Amino acid sequence: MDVQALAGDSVDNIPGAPGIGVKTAALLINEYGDVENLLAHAEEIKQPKRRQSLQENAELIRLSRELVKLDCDMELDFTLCDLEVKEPDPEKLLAFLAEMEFRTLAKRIAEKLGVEPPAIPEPEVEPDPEIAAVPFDPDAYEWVKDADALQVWLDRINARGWVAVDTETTALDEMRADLVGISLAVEPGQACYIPLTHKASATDDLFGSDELAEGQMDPSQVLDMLRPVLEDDAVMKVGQNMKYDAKIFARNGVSVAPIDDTMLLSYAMHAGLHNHGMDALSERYLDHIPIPIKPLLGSGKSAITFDRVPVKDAVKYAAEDADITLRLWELFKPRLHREKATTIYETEERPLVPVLAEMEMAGVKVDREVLSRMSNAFAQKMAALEAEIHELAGQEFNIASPKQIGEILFDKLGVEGGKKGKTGAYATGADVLEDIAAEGGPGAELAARILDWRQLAKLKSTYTDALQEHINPETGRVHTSYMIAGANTGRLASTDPNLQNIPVRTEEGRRIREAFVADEGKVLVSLDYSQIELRILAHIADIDALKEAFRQGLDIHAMTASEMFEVPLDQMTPEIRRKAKAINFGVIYGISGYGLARNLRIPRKEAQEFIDRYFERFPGIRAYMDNTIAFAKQHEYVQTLFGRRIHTPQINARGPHAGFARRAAINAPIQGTAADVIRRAMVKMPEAIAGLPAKMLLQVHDELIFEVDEAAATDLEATARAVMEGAPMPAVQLSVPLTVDAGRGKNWAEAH
DNA sequence: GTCCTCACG
DNA sequence: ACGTACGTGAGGACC
Repeated sequence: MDVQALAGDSVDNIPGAPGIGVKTAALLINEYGDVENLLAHAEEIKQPKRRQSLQENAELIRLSRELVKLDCDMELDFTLCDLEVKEPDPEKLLAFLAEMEFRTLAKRIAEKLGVEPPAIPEPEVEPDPEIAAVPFDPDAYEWVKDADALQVWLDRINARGWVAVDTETTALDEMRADLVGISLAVEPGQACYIPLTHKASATDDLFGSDELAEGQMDPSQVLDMLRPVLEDDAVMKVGQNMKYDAKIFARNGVSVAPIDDTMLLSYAMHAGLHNHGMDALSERYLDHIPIPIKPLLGSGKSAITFDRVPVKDAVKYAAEDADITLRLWELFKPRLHREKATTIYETEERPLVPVLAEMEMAGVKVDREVLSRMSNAFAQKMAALEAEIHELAGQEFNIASPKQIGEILFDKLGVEGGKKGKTGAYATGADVLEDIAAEGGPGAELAARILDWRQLAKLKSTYTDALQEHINPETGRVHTSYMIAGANTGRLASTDPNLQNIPVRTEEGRRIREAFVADEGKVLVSLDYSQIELRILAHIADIDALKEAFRQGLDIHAMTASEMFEVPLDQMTPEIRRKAKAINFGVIYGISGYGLARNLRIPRKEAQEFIDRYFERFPGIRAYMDNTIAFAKQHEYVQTLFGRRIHTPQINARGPHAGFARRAAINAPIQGTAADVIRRAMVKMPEAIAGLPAKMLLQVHDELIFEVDEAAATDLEATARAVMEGAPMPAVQLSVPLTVDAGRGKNWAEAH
């Protein structure tokens, strides 16, 4: 994109045309390096309205950038974009910032503009004046160089009974990361950093020396000195994302307990309101933007690891993190109770940390040979398909490019019904290609082959190839990481790699699971909740027919179909059952006529009739939905059976956002309650299976996977099933039974 | 970096 | 008139 293009007659591809919006202006500034350079080029735009709006928005962004001095300018630019203002309107900006409770930013911008700062209501709980009163001073942090200095800190920690801890390492992957240094904080503003393995890197010899920097302590001496405190029941260890630090310490022979976690405190109280990373929390609650890590590490190819950061810089950065963590903890702890989040935090989030840490460190064995063989087979098939596809298309092109596929199908071959999205590109998703393939017209064969190719490309790049990269050379296993505070609903999210989306729905994809194997003499056991979300819906919405069906162990989709379409169960056809199943899921997702129609590929009118009939037969569902929306509108949150709150700040918004917010609000208590159930099962599991030669390895939302000695598999299965089925108790007595299906085998494909 | 696509529950 | 099924993460194209 450049200014010349913007100056052209066609405005079709310009976001925000005919004016030039904040977002486009931000992108252009990025493109042109800085505002001055862009404005110089903007003169060339002939169309006055577009020229003027670009100039104004660029000015607005410049003003904002000057005011906040953010390292990451684009972040602010896009904050401005959220305003969706086409004209720079300081009033709207300030109102938005007020709504988002960006106090400092709003105040500074108001000052600069010479207007009254907007009135922003203070948070429910006043920040502790002592915490707020202590300024952040990077020069006040102590560089701990010897045992005497460290002992002073240990004495202070023991006297206090708590300490904020943060580790600095060489990598984000805890299983490959080496410990570089440790920071501690005991009071706001009072923090230290203990450097351990920083390299002595002269500026002109950045990567040359492996010599250690001066003024550091011996790692094992420090760990030996810290161990009594880190393992002391009477000393609370506070961290931000403690699972990370706990794993680092565990790999260094120290088991940290008890722990508190500021990220999880924030998540328990405020899921759905904002994210829970330290930078966001610090800015929000402490009015302080932490020292960014980027300038210290660099980025891209020239990025360095933390052990190459000069110690004097590391002290300021690392100690500040511990300082911030401690301040956040002192703010959050008393607030937890008022936000009614104590139970969720204490029974689910906090106890989950050591459980997940164990699972992640255990990892799952993956057979590289199996993946490698499959990868080669996929490559061969793809090559054959590629030739076929180019032949059908009459030209060579990049099959991985949706844009090129769209042009060939719709422009070159003249397939009807091509739809362009908001970026002006044809949609070529699987649903579109499936329709074209089914039509049998021009391009049908091509679309079908592209679908085949895409499936293989996905399996190869995301699974057979990428998974091999994740096999830890030391353990021969794959160690995923679970984000506890990732999903608003209470679900976990698996990353690096994501082991919660390993293929299963197609035969070809399912074979990837053959590469996930049990160690010698062991088997994998998989246990999954049957229909947990529908059971929870039946309970929450109190639907007698559904509850009774679950109690009798009936086929719930067939039962729904029978009820809705008045077909006796013994005359049920797969087609009718399929429709009922889609409706059942639709209900969980906050059904809409449009969505159901798209899913079932039926006319919208018909879909709406299904929904109407469903509500007629199950009026309790309608009531649940209405009540949930009403509750959400009043409180701006919804909650699960266990009291987990999921905030829904958009629920009272108008416009297209409203629909999303409503459906999410309907779904959240159901999905969230299911998430609570399995979280509770996971928390109880270690003690229950302690006597068995078994390890819990993976969680996939409604499924737990264990690795167990062959001889103990039956025991493990019974024990784990009992824990899972009884997980809601005693907090919640469900009016439907939870049932758990189990399987076992030498690999995940067999076990599932 | 963003968009599109697609894998899972 | 318009266009949404809920919740996620990752890879590749493209700018």
